[in-house]
Parts: sequence; structure tokens; C-alpha cells
Amino acid sequence: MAPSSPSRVAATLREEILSGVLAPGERLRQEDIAARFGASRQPVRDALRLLEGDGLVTLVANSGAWVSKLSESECYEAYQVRERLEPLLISQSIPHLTASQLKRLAELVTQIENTKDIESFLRLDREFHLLSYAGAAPGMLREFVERIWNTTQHYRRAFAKLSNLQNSEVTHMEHKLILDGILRKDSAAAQQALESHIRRTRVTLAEHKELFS
Amino acid sequence: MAPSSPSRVAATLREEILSGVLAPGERLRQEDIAARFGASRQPVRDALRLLEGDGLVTLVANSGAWVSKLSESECYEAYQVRERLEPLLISQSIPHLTASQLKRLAELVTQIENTKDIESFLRLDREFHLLSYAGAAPGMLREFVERIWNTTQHYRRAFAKLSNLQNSEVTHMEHKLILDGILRKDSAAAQQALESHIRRTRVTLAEHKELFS
DNA sequence: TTGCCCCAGAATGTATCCAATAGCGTTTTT
DNA sequence: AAAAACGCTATTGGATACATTCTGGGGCAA
Repeated sequence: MAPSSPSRVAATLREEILSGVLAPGERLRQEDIAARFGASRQPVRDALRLLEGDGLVTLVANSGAWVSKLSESECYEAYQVRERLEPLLISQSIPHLTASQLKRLAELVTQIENTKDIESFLRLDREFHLLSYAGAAPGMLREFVERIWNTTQHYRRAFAKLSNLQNSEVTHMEHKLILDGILRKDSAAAQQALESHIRRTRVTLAEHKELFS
Repeated sequence: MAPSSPSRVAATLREEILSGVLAPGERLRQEDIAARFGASRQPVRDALRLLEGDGLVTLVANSGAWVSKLSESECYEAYQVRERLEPLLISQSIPHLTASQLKRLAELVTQIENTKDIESFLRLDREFHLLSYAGAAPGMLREFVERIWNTTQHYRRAFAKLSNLQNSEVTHMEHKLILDGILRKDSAAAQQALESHIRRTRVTLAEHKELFS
């Protein structure tokens, strides 16, 4: 583990935060992380700054770093923003998706439908949505959307565990509608289906404030 | 200038970038900045990372830091995002604006109308819009919007200089419509007026690709 | 008993030094 | 003469050592 550049440290920590190994609110001590990676505290500081930019970590001067935590209203806001940004993003993506990407998207919809495992569901669902945006040019819009997905990942997991993937028939239908819009290159249809999908999720999530103890 | 914390350095650099002292594409050498602030390179590195998070500075590994630059399409995208986010933000802000803030907003509209100075116009216009969002809770949405305002500041200046504030009658009308919606607590009206305002600006800007040589 | 203050420990922030890398000019070879 | 390879220099990246700041606990006084 010789080249322990900040981006490498950040990537590992990002993985651990997204996978739930590191829970929101958990403290991140620079020295511990530095020891784990066999590096000094300097690259760790840089890595934490990078993650702060992703919204995954919250830094407080002279105090320390914590895994970011969302309040119920912040999570609600995140979904409101998703509702406005992701339809725009998918409309920019659709014209440029490749044949292999379209094929993978179709695969994902059926895989999502057949999985009973929560972690698999989360991974596949994330891949489906983010892949549907892969045709869009890299830029601010994609960064914003990815940042929202990152910061809300933990709460999606908590909600999935809570509901245990019950009543997911509607979700599957929505995914099919989105896919249909994509395959038919009907941006407007895909945008509307996606907007409905996100809005319904937002409303459902708002009914479970217990996720934000 | 004893306590040269990263945030202090970052704040000063931010000011200089926004005010145009530092132009997009300009290189930022760590040592120069460190010398200017009488600090070591360490806090400067942190400051640059902070500014990278704001989108104002672009860092390249083992190479250096430059003031961020937007392409024409990136700027266009920024306005598309504004068009979707700022109406949402203003709707969240309107219910919580204080009387003194409302008074200031009204003042600003007339001041903007009367100024002939470009720098004043930019400053007042920025204050008007950002103040109209001041009632919204701090959070992701406000951060996104402020980031967009920061990264596009230079191009607003360039455009203002180009047009020399001519044909700004429409702008003033739009500001009045937005203000009217705010004062009447008519969120829907304010959202629509704001959306039109941003969309028109976007289209107008797209007609001047020469700003992005 | 309670509130405040002070002190000690730990963690973060800063400075200096050394290593690694990229850019660029020169030189050498074909 | 042109192109490629070598080496130099300037700048950034990383590690270690030191200063500063925050937090928690204990003791003293009201």
C-alpha cells in the first residue's frame, strides 16, 4: 500500500460510508485513519476535505470530522431537489446512451424485480438510476445528483430494511415506465415517470420520521 | 495577520475571484499565496481544497491549481439548473422573510434600476436574489444555488460589460414581478416570475458565445 | 448540592523539511 | 535537420515535529 494518495483514502472511506460500515454521526479521527492506511495525517486531511465536498463528511474547525447526518427535513429537501434535477439530467442523457448501456438498463430492471436481498436491491437500484444518467456530459448537474445519492444512501438503506422490500410492486412498475421512456427515446415520458417515482418515494419516506431518531 | 486559518485565506481568495481580480484560468501557486498571507503552504493547500469544494478552483494532482473556468455548455447547464432550483428555493424562503428583509428587497429593486455602474449592478443584483432566498433553511439546496452563483459570477460580469446594461428594462420588470410575488406571499407567482427571469437570461446568454473564447 | 473555574489530556492546526513528479530545454542520435 | 531520450529545475505531495485549541473531569467555593 505504497501510494496512499488522498483520493485513494477518500475512495475507501466513501465506500465504507456508502456501504454502511461507517454510520452517520460517527466520528472520524485523523490519526486512526492515518494509521489504518499507513500514511501520515496530511493525506488524510486532504481526503476528508474531498469527502466534505461530496457531502459525506462534515468538518468542524478545531474539533474534528464526522460522517454526515441528515435531519428529516434535510432528507425531504434532498428528495425535492432530486425531483427537479434528475428529470433534467435524464433528458440530457437519453440521446447519448449506448446500445450496451440500454441493454444493461433492461437487465437491471428485471434483476431488481427478482432480488429479495436488501443490499443487492440497493446496489442494483443505484446502478440503474446512475447508469440512466451516464449519457449526460460530466458537469455540475451530474455532480449534484451524485452528491445527493451519496448523502441519502444511508437513509435509503434504513428505509429498505424497515419496509423489507414489501409493496415494491409500484417501484418495479415505475422502473419499467422509466426504462420504456428511455428505450423509446421519449425524454418527456421518461422525465415524467422519473419525477413521479421520486415524488412518491419522498412522500413515502416522509411517513417514516422514525428513521431520523 | 497572525491567525491565517484556511477559511480566512479561502475567504480572501474567494473575494478576489468573485470580484474579478483573479480571472478564470489563472494559475494559483501555493508558495505565492502563502507568502502573501505570511503563512506556510499547509493552510493554503487546505484553502484551495475548500475553494475546490465551492467550484471556484480546479485542482490537478501534481500539477497545480487554477481559477475554475466554465465552457459555454457548462454555463448553459448552470442556468438550466438555476431555473429548476431557485424557484423551489424562493418558495421555501418567502414564508420566513422578515419585515426588514422585505424592505431591503424593495430598496434593492429601485437601486438596481437607477444604477449605471456595472460593478454596482452586479453587487446589487446578487444581493437581491440571494437575499430573496435568505428565509430558506440553510442546507443543500442553498449551498447548490450559492455555488452556481459563485461559479457563474465572472460570466455575468462579462455579459454585463458586453451589453453595458442596455435593454435592462425587461430585467427591471422581472425583478418587480418577483418582488411583487414575494411581498404578496404569493409563492407560485414569485416562482414563475423567477423561472422566466432565469430562462430569459439563459437564452440571452446563449446568443453570446463569444464570451467563452 | 450545585455551579463555576481551572487544569490536564487529546486531537486538530501549523510549520519546516524531504521526496516525488511533471514540464521543459538540451543534447544526442538517426 | 528532425525526433527522441536524457537530465535539470521548479512546483507540488508527504512526513515529522511543534503549537494551539477544544473537551472532560475534578476541585473549590458559594
